[in-house]
Amino acid sequence: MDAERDYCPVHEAIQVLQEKWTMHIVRALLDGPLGFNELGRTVGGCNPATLKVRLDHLEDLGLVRRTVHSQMPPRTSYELAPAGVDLQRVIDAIDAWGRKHLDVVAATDAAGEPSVAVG
Amino acid sequence: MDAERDYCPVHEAIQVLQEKWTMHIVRALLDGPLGFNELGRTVGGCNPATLKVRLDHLEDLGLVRRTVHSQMPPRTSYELAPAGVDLQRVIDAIDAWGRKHLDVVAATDAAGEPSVAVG
DNA sequence: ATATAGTGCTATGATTTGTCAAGTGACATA
DNA sequence: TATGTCACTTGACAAATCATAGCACTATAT
Repeated sequence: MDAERDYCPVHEAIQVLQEKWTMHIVRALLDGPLGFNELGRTVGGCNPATLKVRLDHLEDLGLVRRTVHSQMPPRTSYELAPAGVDLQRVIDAIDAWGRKHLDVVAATDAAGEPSVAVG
Repeated sequence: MDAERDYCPVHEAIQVLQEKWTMHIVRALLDGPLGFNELGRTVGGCNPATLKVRLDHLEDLGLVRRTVHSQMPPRTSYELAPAGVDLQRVIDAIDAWGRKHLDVVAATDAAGEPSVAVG
């Protein structure tokens, strides 16, 4: 209960973004709206229960918008709200960093050594 | 298992950064080297077991450097390696996003309309 | 008509991950 | 002498996430 004492938006932002799959979800949705299963497949490896929890949270935060097109057969689409779209900058920064420091292939491009050390 | 299939540095980067406390740790270390407990206090809320696991991982990845100054009494310092320092861009992006979308005080202050309610 | 595959989820129990409290041994401070 | 600090470690526990199966239903293929 020390959130009130010194509230820090950066800290909050990190709290949101560090939740497992959240950034993957955002990254997937940056390319356009997706259905639930479709999103699950794009993200890859996230089970539906967790995916739903994350999406609900992101919707609560106003980063994602959920639209039900038909109840039965079920058809829903998830898309980024403006606040979510603004995360493009963050993803871009991570993208740049990842390419520079984690892409061993590119780093060894001259030598052509296809190995990866990241677990 | 399918990491080999289509390796993506951005995906890897997200995997690293989404681990709980990792971004908080990086953010803390961006202000300069810290001792173990000191770092724990700065981060706030991270227990020593998890903190050590994270630091070991970050050290393995080459983002953090650990220096032992004396064994007994124990004195160690953790600081960012160049690859870790480069995360400043990412933290900055998150910072900007957080201030814009999560700072309810500022949002309410200016427009009188709280855009986001963070739990 | 029937079989198959797709939709958006939810329920289950197992596994992984993170947390809490306590303790280590030497020293510096009160 | 008593307490606190350093950097951790340990072991029991709780919480998060996992794979999997299933629901009610339709659309397409046979």
